[in-house]
Amino acid sequence: MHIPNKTQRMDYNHQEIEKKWQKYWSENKTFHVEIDHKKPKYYVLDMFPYPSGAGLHVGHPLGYIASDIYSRYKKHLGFNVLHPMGYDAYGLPAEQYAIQTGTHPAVTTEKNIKRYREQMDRIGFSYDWDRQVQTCDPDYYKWTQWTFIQLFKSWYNKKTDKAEGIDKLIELFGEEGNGNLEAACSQEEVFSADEWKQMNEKQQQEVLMNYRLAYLSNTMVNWCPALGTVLANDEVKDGFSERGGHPVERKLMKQWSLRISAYAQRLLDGLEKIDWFESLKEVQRNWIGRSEGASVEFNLEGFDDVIVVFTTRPDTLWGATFMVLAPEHELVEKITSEDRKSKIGKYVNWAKNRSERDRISEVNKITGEFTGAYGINPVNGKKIPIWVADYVLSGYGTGAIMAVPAHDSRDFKFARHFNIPIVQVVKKEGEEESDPQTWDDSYDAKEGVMINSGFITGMNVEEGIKATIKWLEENELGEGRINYRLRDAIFSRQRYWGEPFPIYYKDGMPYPLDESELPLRLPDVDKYLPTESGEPPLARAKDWKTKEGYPLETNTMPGFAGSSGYYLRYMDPKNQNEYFSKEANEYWRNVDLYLGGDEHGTGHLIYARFWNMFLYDLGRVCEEEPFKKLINQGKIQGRSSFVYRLNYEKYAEHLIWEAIKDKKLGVEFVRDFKDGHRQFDFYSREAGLILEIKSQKNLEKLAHYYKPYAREKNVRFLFIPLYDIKENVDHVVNRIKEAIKADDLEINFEHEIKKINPVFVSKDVKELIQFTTPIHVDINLVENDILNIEAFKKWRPEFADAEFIMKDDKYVCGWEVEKMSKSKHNVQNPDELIEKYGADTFRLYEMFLGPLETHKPWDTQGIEGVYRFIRKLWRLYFDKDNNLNISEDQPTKDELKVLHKTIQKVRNDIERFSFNTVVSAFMICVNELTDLKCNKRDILEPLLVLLSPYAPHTAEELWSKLGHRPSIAIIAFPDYKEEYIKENTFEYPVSFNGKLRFKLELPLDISKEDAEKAVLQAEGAQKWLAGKQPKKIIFVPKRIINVVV
RNA sequence: GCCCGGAUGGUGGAAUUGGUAGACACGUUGGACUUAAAAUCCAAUGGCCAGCAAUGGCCGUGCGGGUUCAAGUCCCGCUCCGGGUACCA
Repeated sequence: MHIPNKTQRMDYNHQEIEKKWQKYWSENKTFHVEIDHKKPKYYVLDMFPYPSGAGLHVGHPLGYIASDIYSRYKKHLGFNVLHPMGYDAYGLPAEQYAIQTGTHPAVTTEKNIKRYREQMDRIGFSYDWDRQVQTCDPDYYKWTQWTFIQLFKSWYNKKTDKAEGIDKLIELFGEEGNGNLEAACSQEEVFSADEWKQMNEKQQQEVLMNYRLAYLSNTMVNWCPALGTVLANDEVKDGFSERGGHPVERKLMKQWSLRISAYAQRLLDGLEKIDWFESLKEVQRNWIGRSEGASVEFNLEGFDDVIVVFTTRPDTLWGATFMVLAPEHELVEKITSEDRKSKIGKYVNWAKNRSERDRISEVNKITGEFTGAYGINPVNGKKIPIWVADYVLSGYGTGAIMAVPAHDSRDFKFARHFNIPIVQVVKKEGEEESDPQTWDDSYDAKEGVMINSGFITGMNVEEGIKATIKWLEENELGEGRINYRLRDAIFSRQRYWGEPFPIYYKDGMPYPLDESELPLRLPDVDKYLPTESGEPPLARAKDWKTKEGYPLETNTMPGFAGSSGYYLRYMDPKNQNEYFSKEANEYWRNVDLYLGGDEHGTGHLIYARFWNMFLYDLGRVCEEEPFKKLINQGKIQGRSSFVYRLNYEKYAEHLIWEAIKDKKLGVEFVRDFKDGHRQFDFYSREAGLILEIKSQKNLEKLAHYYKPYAREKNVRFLFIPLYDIKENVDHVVNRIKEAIKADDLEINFEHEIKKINPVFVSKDVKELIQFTTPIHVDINLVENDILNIEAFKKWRPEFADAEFIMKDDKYVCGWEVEKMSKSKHNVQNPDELIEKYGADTFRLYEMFLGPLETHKPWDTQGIEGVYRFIRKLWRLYFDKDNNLNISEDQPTKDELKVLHKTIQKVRNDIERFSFNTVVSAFMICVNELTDLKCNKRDILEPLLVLLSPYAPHTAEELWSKLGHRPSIAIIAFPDYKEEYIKENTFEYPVSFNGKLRFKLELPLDISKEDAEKAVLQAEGAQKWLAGKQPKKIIFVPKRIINVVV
């Protein structure tokens, strides 16, 4: 019978405490926040989670815990902290599930959100849940649609370097046409005011479309037939969809795009103003991909057309020996000579239909065709051939290049492959010109001296570039130009579960809905699939048209639409009249600290900055950059456990071989004997005997098969069932002995079929591990790398009769760090841990694991240490009968020193987001206070405030036990006092020639001379001086003393 | 290929500006308490060598060089691992 006794009673009851305080915070709205002009604001934001069906695993809350600690800390410092949470609720998984089951994605999403919320609530976050937003809520997406309309009604004026209303552009067109305009656009034709006025409405709309920041155009897209949708570049991985892994092909389609390229330079410049990791800024810089160079016009022989190329190296023009057009280039067909038409046609067709995947896997394959046409090199009038090749991309620059094989590795390879001349135009300083025919690779010289280059010969590269651009501009053959890699963002998805576009079509042209009609609600459909004619799911909706009967847009917006401006809506989430009020925006301004994963570096973090800059141009937001400081939290990886399943056939062969090798049975055997395509386990020529080890099932088949072979070759077979070896190896060896002696042995097979139970070998049984296959085992069945055998047998029916080979009665599992995933059985779910150890322990442990930003493996074992710490802390406040035991006495010097040392460390480390070392500091503090047997109120009270951001439930509970009301969350963070920490002496490490030899305690204010004297007189010094005079003594106050002998 | 990040005990990690390498914790081993277990507490714990012992010595932060009185930290050259990106003219 189980008799509970006193010592078994729970002293620290986390389950009760945590429930109590979570309820308290929620009922008292402790973390509800409103604009308060008396307090400074601080905005802490976590990246919007997509609520997946699997719920949270221990990796997800890492960033949330860190941001929660920081938020609570800032609140203790007196800031008015905005710390909201919401959901990026549109997403493919819910839609995919809808397609499969017919469940409306809203239902699935709602369910998942509920689960997320429950899990988050149990961790004790200080979110202001009154501000929660979710992207699929019409009250929210109304403003996503609203922003889209503003984008549609805007164009980018390069002269003012900002977005302006399209009305102003229409006015300008009426006054002076587009000749004087500097705009970010896709308009090529120049027209006058009169020409503009003569256009009909449709024509005018078509022109305007080339200027709008949200525009419709034919775009080469990543079309995924299996999903029936277009994917963004970052949703495609190696030619397959990132979600689902379906093949993706290139296709020309009419799509909405956002003219984000207009903001390329501002997005680049803005990086200088924000406090992000340099590496992340670098990722964005690369993505924006600014390159400076020149556009150069090449005339064509026999045509009036001009081919414009972009080059970063105009100085190498004299080395341009051919040109290359992208297969999609508009002039390809026109300039191809008659005799080459079929070849070029074939090539272009092949290249266009090549999937992204083929291109990637065949990067090094050089392909191309000569068009038969020639361009004229503008600097020297030389005729150079024009080729078509798919290494030139239609989407970058002008889709045409001048090729300088001597100084560009791709051009070099191409020229070599097709035997095109190579001319050197740059040489290294101090080196001589050499014959490019002898080169192995191009000389991609960013520095050097120009040669063979007309009037720039002798200049260095930098001067050459400048001089060439100047010459091109003077002769109207080109101009200096800056190019960006950043492409406009495709904004259409052929999907159901997304924001509908607030757009209708009249005469085939798109028009925005009136703002009063927003939100345009997502309609119901009978199926979540494209229509038979290939239209998006919204085409299935009944009456999908305006009041006037105009058809509405059937595409929906992509995932990043809703997440690009959510941080703004949090400022004023319930506002029915506008996105957010001016007052709210001017108070909260932008996000002070943004926490999230680094996978958003080129997606969300660029789109959101663009979105914000646009609203800034409109005058709606007061800060140009949305996220002042950003930290990427590292991923928590899984720690997989393995059991080792014995490959019995391998092992049995090994056992038999050990018994028969080296003539142990009197005759020579060979292993893995081959005869033609046949292979046998063991063969003895002497005995004319073949041994085969097999499972019963296979033996039956083989017996039949080998009979003719045995007769033909005059050999005998002995078939050995695995089961027999497992039962008794000696018996089997005896049978082999008999078989060797016997002269006439029929193919021997007569066994009832017996099942062999799976056998698992403990990792420390080293001699057997080589015969095993590792299998992932559920980490919940393993504790401290020791397998729970009973639980393992129940885990899967096929393991019910498993047998184990162990040492010391323990089954030791192996482990490896891998991605956390269901299939690897290494997913750790926070709920179980919180149940067992409590949210405070969980929070502390997630932080204790290591630096926030590094990737680190999850190891449940270590959580015990943090749990012990919390209970040890608890015991500072209570006696062994769990009665509060607090002394009102004055603290001692030592106690004050421990406290203030901790305050200093905790404050310091949190400011540099070093949460793991803060937890260590708490442990050291509690260890030291325990050693001092300290129970003084003046020490233990401030300690709780320090701890409260990290372990808020425990801190609240103890705070209230100490007699305080209400919440500890608003108590001022303690300051440390230098006087308590200050020491009078320091124990100097004394080294000789850099090697630590002994320690010496000296007063802090000692002079250099006195210190030197003290060292030389010190007890240990003589030994190391060995009678010699020291050459030099280095004395670094409060650090070290080093004697050089 | 290019760009970025990293490598410290059996494990996670600490060492903030070059100044006592391995804090704190896990694990392991031994001990105390207990009928027993759990919990708790105490001690040891980078490697090698010498010694009965206290103790002492040598080596040691991926590898090879360098700068310095002093290097995990700075410089040069590599190796390996992780991530991003991909014909960007």
